[in-house]
Amino acid sequence: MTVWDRPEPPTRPAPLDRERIVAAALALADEGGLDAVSLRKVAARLDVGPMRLYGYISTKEELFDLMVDEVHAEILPAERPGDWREALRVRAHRTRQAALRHEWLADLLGGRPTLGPNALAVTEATLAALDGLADIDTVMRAVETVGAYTIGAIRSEVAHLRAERATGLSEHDWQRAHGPYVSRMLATGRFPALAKAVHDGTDVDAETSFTTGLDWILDAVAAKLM
Amino acid sequence: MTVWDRPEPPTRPAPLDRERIVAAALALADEGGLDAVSLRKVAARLDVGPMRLYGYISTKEELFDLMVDEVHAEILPAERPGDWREALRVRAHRTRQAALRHEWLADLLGGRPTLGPNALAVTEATLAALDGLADIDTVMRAVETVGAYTIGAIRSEVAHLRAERATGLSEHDWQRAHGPYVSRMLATGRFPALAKAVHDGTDVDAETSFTTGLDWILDAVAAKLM
DNA sequence: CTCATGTCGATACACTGTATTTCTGCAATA
DNA sequence: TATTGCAGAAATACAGTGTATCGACATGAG
Repeated sequence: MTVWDRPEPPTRPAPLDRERIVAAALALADEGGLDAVSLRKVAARLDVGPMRLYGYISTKEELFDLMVDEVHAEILPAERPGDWREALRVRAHRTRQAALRHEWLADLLGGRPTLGPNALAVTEATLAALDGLADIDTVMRAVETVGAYTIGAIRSEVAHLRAERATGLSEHDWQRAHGPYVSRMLATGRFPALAKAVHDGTDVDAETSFTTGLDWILDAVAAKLM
Repeated sequence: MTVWDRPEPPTRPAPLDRERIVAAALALADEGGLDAVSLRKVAARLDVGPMRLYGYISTKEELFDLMVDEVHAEILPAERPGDWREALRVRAHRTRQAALRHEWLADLLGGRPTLGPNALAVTEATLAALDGLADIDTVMRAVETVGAYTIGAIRSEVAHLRAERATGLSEHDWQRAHGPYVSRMLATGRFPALAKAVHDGTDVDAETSFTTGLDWILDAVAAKLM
């Protein structure tokens, strides 16, 4: 009888807590999108009955809130940014990167107020970088405006990305990618400006698109802040 | 025996079509939000078995797409706008108004590419108003940037609005409205800039907030277009 | 009149979030 | 030590979901 014969102790399951639950849900969402996250599947992944979760979470929405806040830990920048513009830009870019790592984030962003500790920390860091540059109301407006753009742009980008993935992989020509329907629509002649735009426009990659729009907005903010 | 005694003919149910289905779904959503829309309830409202719907719609997502496009009919401005700035502003404001009439729109906006005829018409009108002001790529960037801001701002506004409605009606003080949790968080001293902002900031109403941010962005766009 | 076709309804399935009830193992008391 | 009480976990239950499948039926053709 060697050690190898001795059966493992029954590996008492690690005690359950919010962190483990959120981690499991996050993994599920990363693998299969938001609607791969069901309380039953989360529980199964933790070798636990579904009802156990309700000791730590009171509703599925709450779980989503926790997931969103968890990701905000990745968004919080590592080091203090140089100036206000850098701070706003970094926040936007890190949010976008997080959403590309966790596409489901795009579905949740802006859907409910994000008041978790990590989200608050991100806001705090941003506000701190703008502190004193103008009256508080202006500063708030700046932060919120950039935030709104960020959310909207990310949502659109992810939506576009998914559509591309669904319709033949990465035919990156807009018209053909969205199938014959759009082509037919444009061919009707009812949308001349749109048709011209689709035909003559160069398709720039998503990142520069995001960055360009962001820079415009930062320019606008700069004009108001000083 | 008068006409009043004569029983109504059995009012053969109006023939089913996409329009009627979408209208029913829209009504349901207006009354009870997006998750009051189930295929069974939509069907019930039309006095029809649930499976009938699949003759006109192939999935629930498709129904949502149709709903979104339907609302875009309300967004399409009645008359041709004066100049490009007016065009962009009007599109943003009409979108916001539509989202306030149909709050569920906030949940769907930007979630998937909107390619329905009405949505295309809105885009067409916008592009037409900007035609020739700059090269097409710049024009596109302008439209998309404003669009991204609009989506993000609307989402945040509706999220805020719902939260306010959930936590004691319309205590319009941010801190108290979000319950003791946020107060406690701010009291920890870990978020001094945020605390100051909450404390010293005047709370402006949502509409001017939206308008201000929009104007900033339009200024930025103006600088790039000319 | 019979038969085929195609539409409509009912039924069925796998799954969801969550409430409620049942069980189980440990603590403290008698 | 034996018994009881109780907390925490598990199982079951319920009302609903989106959608596939199958059986009936009505209508048109031969």
